[in-house]
Amino acid sequence: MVMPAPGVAGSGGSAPGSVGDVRRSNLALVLGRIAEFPPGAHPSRAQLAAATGLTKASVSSLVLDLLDAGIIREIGFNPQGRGRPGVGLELNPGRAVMGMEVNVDYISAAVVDLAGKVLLREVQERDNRNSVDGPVMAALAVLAARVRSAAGERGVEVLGGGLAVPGLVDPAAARVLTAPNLGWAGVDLDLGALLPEAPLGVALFNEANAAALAELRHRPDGASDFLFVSGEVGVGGGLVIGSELFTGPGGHAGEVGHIVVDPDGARCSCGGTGCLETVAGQDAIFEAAGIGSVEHSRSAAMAKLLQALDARQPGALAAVERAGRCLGIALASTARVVNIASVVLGGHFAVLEPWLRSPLLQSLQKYAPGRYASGQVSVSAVGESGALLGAAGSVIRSLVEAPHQLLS
Amino acid sequence: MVMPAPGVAGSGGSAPGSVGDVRRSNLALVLGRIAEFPPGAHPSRAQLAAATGLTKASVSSLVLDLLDAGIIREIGFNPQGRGRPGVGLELNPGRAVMGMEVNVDYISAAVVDLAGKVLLREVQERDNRNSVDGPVMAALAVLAARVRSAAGERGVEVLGGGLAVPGLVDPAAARVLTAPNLGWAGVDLDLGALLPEAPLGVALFNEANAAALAELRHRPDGASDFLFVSGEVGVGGGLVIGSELFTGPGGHAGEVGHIVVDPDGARCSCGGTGCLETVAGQDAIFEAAGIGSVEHSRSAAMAKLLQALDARQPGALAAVERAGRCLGIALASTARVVNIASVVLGGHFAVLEPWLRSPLLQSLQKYAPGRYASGQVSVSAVGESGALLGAAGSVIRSLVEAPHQLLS
DNA sequence: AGCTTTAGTTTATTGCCTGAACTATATGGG
DNA sequence: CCCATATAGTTCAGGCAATAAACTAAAGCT
Repeated sequence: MVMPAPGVAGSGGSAPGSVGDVRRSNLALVLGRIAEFPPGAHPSRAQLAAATGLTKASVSSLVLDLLDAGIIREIGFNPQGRGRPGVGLELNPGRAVMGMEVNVDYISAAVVDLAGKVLLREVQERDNRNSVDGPVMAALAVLAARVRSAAGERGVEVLGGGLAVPGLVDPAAARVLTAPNLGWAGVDLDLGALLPEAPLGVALFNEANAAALAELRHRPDGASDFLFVSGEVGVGGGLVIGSELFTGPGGHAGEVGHIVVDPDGARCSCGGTGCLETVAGQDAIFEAAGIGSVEHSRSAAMAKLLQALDARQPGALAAVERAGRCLGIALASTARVVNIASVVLGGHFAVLEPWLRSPLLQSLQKYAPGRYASGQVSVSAVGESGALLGAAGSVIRSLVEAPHQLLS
Repeated sequence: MVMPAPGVAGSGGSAPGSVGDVRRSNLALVLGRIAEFPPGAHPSRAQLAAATGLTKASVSSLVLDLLDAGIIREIGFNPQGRGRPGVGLELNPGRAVMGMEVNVDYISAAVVDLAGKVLLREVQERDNRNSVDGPVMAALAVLAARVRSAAGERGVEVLGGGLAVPGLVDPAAARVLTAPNLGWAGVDLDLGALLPEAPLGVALFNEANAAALAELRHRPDGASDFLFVSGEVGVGGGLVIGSELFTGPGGHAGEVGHIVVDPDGARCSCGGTGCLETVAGQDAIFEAAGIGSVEHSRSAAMAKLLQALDARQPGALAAVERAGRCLGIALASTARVVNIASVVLGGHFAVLEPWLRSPLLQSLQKYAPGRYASGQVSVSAVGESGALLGAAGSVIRSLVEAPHQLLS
């Protein structure tokens, strides 16, 4: 049979393969196995050899490199009953990364150790609507420095970080293309200034994408393919396929908010017509439900909507029902285009899920029967801090997949 | 910065990397460079060393393996002006693969050499509507054997093949899940019987996907990201992203025919409602245009439709205009979900392009402004034989990416 | 204490790439 | 015609990484 080459091979790319690449690959393989052990259980070198298919000798040598780099450490013993007990290995809890977020009404930073444990978190309220990037980033740098030094006092070194921003980004260029709710467009960020001298630097993420990645780590069902729908002012999405974020050729796939759900519908801020966002975005729901969003803060408007729903107010119920129905249409089309069968609701969709669920499932049944089972529509497991955790988690994952970055 | 590991590394997967993998990777690298040279220009070992970054010594050794396996051969000289002339290398034209196709009203087979040249082709008319797989496959095996021995008489050895089928397939299991127009569902194919003892075996492809791959090889603009829309009885699609077929987690991505374009529309054969296929499939267009498709053959109906369009008959014009508009809606949503910006029209969409183009572009402008430029909507460069050529081309590509399969 | 069992290290071997030296084969000038 | 120059391709020693097998280490069991 014709099959793609397994394991290490599989370039077709441009770089020549040398012997050193094998070591890089195997370092990642071993570290990956250590990382995927449940916290509390620490694999020994022998277990890693069995799990990876490498020989004990190779594993010993690879583990030595990882220990030298401080990425992992030895911890206690691992008695097996008979025989010499193995030495447990774990991700070094003295090394961490920082997740950061700029959102409409706050900036935040959190230190997450390599095992994924949140050590410190600080949220600072700040009105970033129609802001200028410079001062916001300066404030975030101050916040990051404070949290970083607090970590340092506890003996934790921050290796790198990730910043999540609500807008379209070009991660390679550290550029925010457009973030309508911040009022940013085409701004180049000085990410290095957030964590000076951190060996891994700072990576940039779209907020919905980062939240989708957080969901990937924290999903109770361990799903590796799903669409995360982020309901904020706009409707965003993060597409996770094969445990990887799928961003498409242009880098902005999963923008489920602008799928056409009503060809005769309203004009959208994106210039299109009948986009999901015009029906299921926060402002659209508030308006349809007869709740002003301008005079209240958005969270107050949401509280008011929930009250109205509890009181079974027809306008509110109809608005949410319509949002659910249209979300179903968009998800039906998504199922066809990327052949995905599971959805995670975040943002206001998570909050409104009790009212959304039924029209959503009916709509899926009508437009894409058999594509989604009812258990395949679930609610975010991480909640509001998803973007923060996802940005940090993604940096950790990059490290686990390419540990040679930290070898001397 | 946090980046995935380049070149050979990049597993995270399960297989350990050994030294031998480096060779496999570099064999593919060298062979890939030879393959991408334009026909007529034959690279020397020295040029390959420069192009790949490998040393001359390594390239010599790798080339020797490829020569021994018969995948490439030396051809003539390559005078550079001064100095010793290099020896040209090319893909061995004495080795080939076979593309095969089962379609509604024919079966076909073609022998394509490793450079992509079609050496032989045979199409055999056969009504496969509501057929049983056994006799069809038997007839195809006879056809394949005949074409294979004709190639053998010309000194060409067939290494493997690919079969394209109009339906959902599971390539790994050699299983056709459902092919409505053939009347097949859940049939296991004996692909090995088509090309007994061929070292690479026979791979199975969905027709639209195979056609999309053919498009990839023959696109004049060299685009590496596009959606191929295949208009047959149904509306299929093949999504090419980064020069790879993107099949999604379930293996059936790009099914653009079942995107919802009219929430209040007609019931679709897939069980959904308002799918693109209910508006833009061949039968749907014929019906809307007032042309019976039952009494005529499908090709006769298409001729009648073209006549009606030429005569500016309002019903026909309106039917095609509506199909174009709805295709635009589907493509707008696709642009959002997978962030693709270029479309290739195949099947009846290619035939009807003069009438479709304008409503399609208007629709794209209305629903996804800025996503597709007018030049980004083009017509298939390969025409009817796309699936056949694509299946063969894909097998060739698998070989070029994993040549070690043929080493002793 | 001695046997058994399992963990981890040491050592010889093999495979592959690299760099440098070397051979082979062309052009062009005296 | 012969030799300098330039380019192609091969040979050979060196280094790195994985492997297999032998060896050392550290426990439990009898």
